[in-house]
Amino acid sequence: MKPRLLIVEDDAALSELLVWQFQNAGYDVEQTADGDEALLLAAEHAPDVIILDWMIEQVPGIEVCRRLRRVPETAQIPIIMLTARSSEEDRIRGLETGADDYVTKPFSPRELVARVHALLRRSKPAATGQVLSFQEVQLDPVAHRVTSGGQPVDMGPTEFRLLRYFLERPRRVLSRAQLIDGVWNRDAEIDERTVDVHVGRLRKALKTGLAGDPIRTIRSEGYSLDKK
Amino acid sequence: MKPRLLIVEDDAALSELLVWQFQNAGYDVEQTADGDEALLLAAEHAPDVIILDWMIEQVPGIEVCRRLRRVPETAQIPIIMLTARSSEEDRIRGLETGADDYVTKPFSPRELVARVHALLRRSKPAATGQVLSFQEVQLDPVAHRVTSGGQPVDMGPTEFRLLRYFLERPRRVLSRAQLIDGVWNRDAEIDERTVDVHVGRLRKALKTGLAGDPIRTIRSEGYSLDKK
DNA sequence: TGAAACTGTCACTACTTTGTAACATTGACG
DNA sequence: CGTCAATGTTACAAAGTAGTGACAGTTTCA
Repeated sequence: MKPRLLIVEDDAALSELLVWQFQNAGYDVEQTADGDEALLLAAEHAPDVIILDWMIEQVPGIEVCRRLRRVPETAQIPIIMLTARSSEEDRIRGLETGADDYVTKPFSPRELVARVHALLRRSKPAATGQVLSFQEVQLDPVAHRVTSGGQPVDMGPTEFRLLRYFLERPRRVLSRAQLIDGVWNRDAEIDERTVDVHVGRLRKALKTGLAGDPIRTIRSEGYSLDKK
Repeated sequence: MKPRLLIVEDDAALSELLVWQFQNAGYDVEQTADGDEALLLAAEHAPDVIILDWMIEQVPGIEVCRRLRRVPETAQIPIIMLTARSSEEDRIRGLETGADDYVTKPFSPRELVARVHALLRRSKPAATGQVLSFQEVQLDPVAHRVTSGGQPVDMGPTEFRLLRYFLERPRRVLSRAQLIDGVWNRDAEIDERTVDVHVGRLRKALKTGLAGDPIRTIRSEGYSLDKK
């Protein structure tokens, strides 16, 4: 899923440039020139990063920053302040108010993209890899969560391990013996047919999220995570 | 507890200035001019932030950065790169290599302090006296106060530490062993089931404030601060 | 010093998960 | 089409896991 970005900037030319840059860099971008609207958009769309001009119409950017920090829903969202001012005082005030970074105009749009990326890497590790996925199915080992087509999915511990094992080896036929070896404890003495039951349970669990069944049965061989 | 800082800089005058500045700002500062020693110190003392000069003797800073990122113990430590170079290319390369911020010489020491502070606020909020929050739950480490949905909440010391530990690592599965390690004294010999009891007490305490229980039980794994 | 609060275990209960067997369905092949 | 092995599905007893109240020992604080 694309990371979401909110740009709050009232210089139309600059704003357009930034929107274009970030869309090219693979972001889902929203944009406004108005401080109050920014607060609404931030609360509603839950962006992953906010780029905020210090001087926008009506409300000063720093005030927007302060208000964002005060509301629990938006308090954690990283903010990059953008400004023509370059006095040390301003920079420090911006950073102490809750901005995560502070970039002085004129700046390189590519550097800004790199800074956003660096912030994102820290605040949203999931967005920088880690999550295993195959088609509509996603598994986050850190949060121990599975979604299928965006829908959260519930399953037992064994089905979770089984799915992770599949996701780590997509498009490969895995024999029942291999699955027992990888999913159960080393020395577990498990009947091969038991695998069938757990695959069935996993299928049933994943079905709650969407239509397609991502597990293919290969007759007399085993199973494989694969599209039909 | 003071936040720990590691400064890697081979310009003696600058280094001394920085050490002085940060000690005054309440940091526990370590310093080295050597890249290899930096790696050792980072692994050993687990600083909360590293300030790294791009050009130090022998090893280029960017290589140090890369190596820090490769080792699990140091991979998560925020890094600020310091440099005389100012070409856009260099800056972007620095940021993409894993630096969290990139400051060009000459810079204002006070701004650097502010930037370190901003980084710390994100990576180790409790160290800056920041109010930790997740959803409706807020914890003020300075005032030693917890509110849930605005309502003040009462709990024992262990539950407080437990909640703080959760709040510093939201949305992550924490095993009972991890929780014992982080919440109790290092060498405490605590039965794993005791964690359950304290989680239960924490839940009960938080319930007085609002409806939703922010702690998710992950069967056979542990617990996680997370929405259901 | 005494009451109140806190801590770590235990025992018990309620609930979930697990592996197997039994039965139903499917598909390849002659 | 009929057969049979392989797979899908369901039911169930046994085992495992987490929530909780009680409790004794300890600490805290007035």
